[in-house]
Amino acid sequence: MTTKPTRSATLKDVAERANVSISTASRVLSGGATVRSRLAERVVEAAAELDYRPNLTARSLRRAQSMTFGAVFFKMDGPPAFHALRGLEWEARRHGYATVTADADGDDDRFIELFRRLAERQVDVVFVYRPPAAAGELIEQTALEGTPVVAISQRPRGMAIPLVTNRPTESIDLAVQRLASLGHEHIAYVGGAGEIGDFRTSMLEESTNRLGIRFLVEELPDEEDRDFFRQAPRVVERLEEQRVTGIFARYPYIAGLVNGIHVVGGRIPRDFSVISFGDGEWLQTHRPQIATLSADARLIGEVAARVGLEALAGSMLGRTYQPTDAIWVDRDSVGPSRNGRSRFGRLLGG
Amino acid sequence: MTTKPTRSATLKDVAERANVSISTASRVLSGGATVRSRLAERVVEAAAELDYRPNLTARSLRRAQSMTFGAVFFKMDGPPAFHALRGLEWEARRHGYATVTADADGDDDRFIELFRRLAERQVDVVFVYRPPAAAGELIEQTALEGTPVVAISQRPRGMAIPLVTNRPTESIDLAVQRLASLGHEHIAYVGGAGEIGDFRTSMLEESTNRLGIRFLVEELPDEEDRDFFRQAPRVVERLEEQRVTGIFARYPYIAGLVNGIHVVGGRIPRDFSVISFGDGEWLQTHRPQIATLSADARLIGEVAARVGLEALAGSMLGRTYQPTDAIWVDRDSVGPSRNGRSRFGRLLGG
DNA sequence: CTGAAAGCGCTTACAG
DNA sequence: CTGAAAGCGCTTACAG
Repeated sequence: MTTKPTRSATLKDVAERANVSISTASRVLSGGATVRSRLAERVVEAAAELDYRPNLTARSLRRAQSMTFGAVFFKMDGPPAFHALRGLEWEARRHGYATVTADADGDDDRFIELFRRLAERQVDVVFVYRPPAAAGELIEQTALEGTPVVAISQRPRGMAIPLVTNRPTESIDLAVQRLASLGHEHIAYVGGAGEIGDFRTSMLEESTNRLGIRFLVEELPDEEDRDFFRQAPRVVERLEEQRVTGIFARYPYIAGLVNGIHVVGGRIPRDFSVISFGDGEWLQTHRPQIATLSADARLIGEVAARVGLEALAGSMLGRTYQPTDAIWVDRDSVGPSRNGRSRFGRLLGG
Repeated sequence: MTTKPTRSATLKDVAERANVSISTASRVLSGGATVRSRLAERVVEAAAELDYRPNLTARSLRRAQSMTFGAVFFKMDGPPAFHALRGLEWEARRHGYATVTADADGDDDRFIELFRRLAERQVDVVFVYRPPAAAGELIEQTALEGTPVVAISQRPRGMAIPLVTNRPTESIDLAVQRLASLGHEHIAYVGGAGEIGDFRTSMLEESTNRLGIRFLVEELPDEEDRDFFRQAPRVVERLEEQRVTGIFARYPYIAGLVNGIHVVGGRIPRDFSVISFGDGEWLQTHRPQIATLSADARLIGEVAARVGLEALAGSMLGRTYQPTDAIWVDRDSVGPSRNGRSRFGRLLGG
């Protein structure tokens, strides 16, 4: 009682069984059959009986569209990225699109290669999550040649493709104000080279300027960035030398940072107040719980899908979509500054 | 100075420019051209000049294979799953395969629907990560009809498809012995319904039996499972009532569990020793650091890809592949049992 | 409303 | 070694 390795039913089979032409079968099953005589019923029946599933490849070839999205991640490194992908996939599927994923794991060259391969696959839209500046030319060329490209979360300066991200402005302000009120005078943003031009850092800069707080960007050299969890203690020491007491970083860096602080014998928030861009369960599990600027990453993915669909219709250059506000979630990782006084009791700095 | 929205070059274009037939162009560019006269050079040149990229859709249709893998995740919920996917994608790409992903987010019905849609897309192999028992029939039917299906991490009893996972035996033994030596007499495995038939629990059962330790499985009802982070305190209380002092759970449950222990006022390892199936940075960031049975999830994904490729050649029923041993990583979350004495000083239980 | 036919871009026997 | 031709499974003008 074995099932024979059946060649699956084709449109032709259905047509024959229903005694109609292939065209008619096709129209009933996929085209908007104008009106449905009893022929239509027969076709539907036959299709059901044969367990007919349209060959999507053939359809793609004919229609010159694959009903597939491509998504290239610069780095799939935490809940924000995952949730954005989930949202994207979900919304895509709602519109009949499948999503092909690839992850460059933080490597510029690999990102470029993956992007190229995906674009070759006749995906209808390609989404790039935090694309590196190095991919700019390729991306723009692809967009010009007619395949829409949509950036998620971040877009290097000058790249003329739409961006979908959150609106962090107010939450950043609130966080900085909170730090200010607790006496912090030196705060830093820690992140990889790719993030530095980002509008998040500009906003931090603005906010801190306004309040007369020193703000510095700790740009991780590549080796440190790619092995951050282990390199973090070193980074923490550098921050301490610079009298930094408040640290911002994207979620993927928080585990390393917090562990780094532990490793060098520091305590949160006594020695450092820590704030994450992006939320996750572990931020609440850790004691003290870690404050965050949290946004609905999933929604961002969903909106990205919709923007991609629109872009498919008409070109839309470098618009920026911010469908959701980041919110400031104060938690115990934020506390009074030790104000330049080291935990060894001596005053640091020049 | 705009680029015209070019129709991209086709094989015919290349052939014309090289002054050869389409067949020849095709053979040079993709078939194994037997020998290469100067025609071949001309073709290659023409292809380069026109920036020719083969239309993979057309090729798929013709060759009746899509060079695409499908991967359906029951739940994409932590580093083990992500790393397995990375490994799968990576190895797939090495062999010229793209990977289409979908995530059921813990929902049986959604899993089934996603699986079905993916299978319709003419993917050459479909990978299922921790497939629910409910999908068993569909999966087996698909496999019978000729599309290989490979399970990763876990396979419900009786499902006759290959499984790729780690070999946890020895690490489980070591962990249980460690707990025994610390005086633990009641230990539990916490997990969703889908995990219970799993060989991990059977092995825990064996190990504990051998050492005369009480072992119980705390099977989470669906509502608790799907909202575990918030439900965890309740679960922890149940465990306490049952005098459990040692807890095993897969990585995705650890954040909730640990937070739950905190929330009910418990301490690790004083009140509970905690051990995670699967490692992740946060396990080391948390204080105390959390012990784990850790395996190379990425390798598992890579091997899964290879198994899929083999399955494409010949059928291979229900073989089990365990390319890597899980290792026991002892950390501070494991400590002496409080031996049935509650943290309130009274003796618990009947 | 329905059917015969052309064609999407490729590959691959089949002759030569 | 090379070319003309058929065909993968579908969709879609084009006639009727």
